[in-house]
Amino acid sequence: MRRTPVGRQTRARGIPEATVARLPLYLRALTALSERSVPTVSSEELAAAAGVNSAKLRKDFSYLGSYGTRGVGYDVEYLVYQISRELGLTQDWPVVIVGIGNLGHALANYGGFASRGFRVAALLDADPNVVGSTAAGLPVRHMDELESIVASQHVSIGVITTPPGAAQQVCDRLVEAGVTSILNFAPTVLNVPDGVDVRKVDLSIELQILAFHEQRKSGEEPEEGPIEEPPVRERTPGPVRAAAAKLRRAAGGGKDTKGDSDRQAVLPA
Amino acid sequence: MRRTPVGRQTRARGIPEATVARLPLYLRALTALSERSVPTVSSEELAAAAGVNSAKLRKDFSYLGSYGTRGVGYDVEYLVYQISRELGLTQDWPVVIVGIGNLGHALANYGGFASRGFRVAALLDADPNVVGSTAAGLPVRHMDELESIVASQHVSIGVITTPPGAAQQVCDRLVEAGVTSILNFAPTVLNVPDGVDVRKVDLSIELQILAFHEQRKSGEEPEEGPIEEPPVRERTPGPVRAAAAKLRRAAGGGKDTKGDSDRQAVLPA
DNA sequence: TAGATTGTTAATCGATTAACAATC
DNA sequence: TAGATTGTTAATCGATTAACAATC
Repeated sequence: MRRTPVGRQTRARGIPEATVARLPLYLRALTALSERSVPTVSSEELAAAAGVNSAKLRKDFSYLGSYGTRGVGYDVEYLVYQISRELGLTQDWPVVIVGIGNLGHALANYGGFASRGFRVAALLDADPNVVGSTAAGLPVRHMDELESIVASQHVSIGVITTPPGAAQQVCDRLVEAGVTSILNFAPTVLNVPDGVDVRKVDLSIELQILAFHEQRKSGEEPEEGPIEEPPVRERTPGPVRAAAAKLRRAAGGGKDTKGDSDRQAVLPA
Repeated sequence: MRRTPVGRQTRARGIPEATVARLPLYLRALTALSERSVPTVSSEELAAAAGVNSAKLRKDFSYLGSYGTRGVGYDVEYLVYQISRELGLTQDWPVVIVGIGNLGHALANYGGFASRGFRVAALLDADPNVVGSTAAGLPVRHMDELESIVASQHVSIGVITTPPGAAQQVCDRLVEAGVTSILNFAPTVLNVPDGVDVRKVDLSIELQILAFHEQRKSGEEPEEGPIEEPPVRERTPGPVRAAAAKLRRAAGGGKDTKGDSDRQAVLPA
């Protein structure tokens, strides 16, 4: 049990999640400056390059320590190093990618992957037709090798690019093998034990969020729908029949007059 | 100028962003229930399926309207429809994908893309060697056709899967052509005029966030680094030389003893 | 009617932002 | 010293959560 002194800020590792999520952005902007041999940068300039406002950036950096110089700005190289260290990028992170379809292929070839401390330890697939082929110069190996690879190469990060149906099963196996961080590209909610981190990247969700805002731009705002009494709402439908009533309403009412089959077309495969 | 009445909740279209971002999750879970012909679901069950807590789910739904039945739950079909409508998925959204490398290919083939109202209107690339090939059954067309395609097919959503160097330029052209929502996979901060929405998906950022948490698990917490006085901090370095001093410190001090060249290996390409 | 479950309230927590004293 | 810019404070805003009255 660790003490959590309060006196003169022995801060108990309290970097807010929102800040952590922005550190890679700052790092990227700083790296670009570093490559142009820019020696120092102000919070204002760096914030602009990272696409945030400068107050937020300074607040974020204040969680890391006092790495700036008043009146001058931040030393680019020094900050690159400090943020890299904070993010754990000064060490090497072997990762396995499971599911070598289109997306797995793309990831294996992704440049920003190999750089920044991440190293593809292995590509894995369950399909015998895929096993043995190569992607990004690496052989695709069979899932059966998962456990031995994770153990021998000390893999703690796994990337799942399988079809949704296989994702939970693959996840279980990764966790069982000792992986404690998972990046999930399959459109599935993964259940993991405590102590395992999951982040997900969901292409279709991002598009849906864009569609929501786009809809509001074209003046089309469905304003009324949810606000005025929902379609033909009958009163007192009886205890359980209420649900059935809604079902009928869904099929018939509403402003959208498309039939059911049309509506199905909108739904996921 | 729209009035914003306050009386009995004619809610001025105030769905919080955090809620919008979760609607696709609910929709996915509901769709799965719908396929299994489950007629109704409680907030507790649906929340579990979507991976959120039930209080949050009920609060989220309350922004859409009162679509549930006390004592019973929610009608699955009805909710699917309401959420689809709210997200704008009852209409068709043609999208263009620009940059048909590995990732562009993967996206063109992505199933969850074609479903849910999104339709690939065109695949575009600037490379003559790529133009003319096909991906996911569609021909790759030249960037020069961008403007005419956007106009004729009423494309309002663009997906950028180009190398980082080309992203801003492609973005400008998309915006100029009339696209008002952009999903950016290139690791670049895009500048767009007001009224244009940008969302980004950044593979390497997700991994970096995982690495941060992973580092903290292995007991390795860099606890001290930023807390105890940063390495060998000299006092009063003189007005501008302070930065140079830090540079020296960065190269020499710290607990990580790797040399500069080693550190470079961690940085992006 | 009794049991179940929603929709809403209110408390809490975390994130953002402007402003400015500290200090290079 | 004067000008610039950080690091921090405090106010504000938005999101989460538990609890429970309303009501099926």
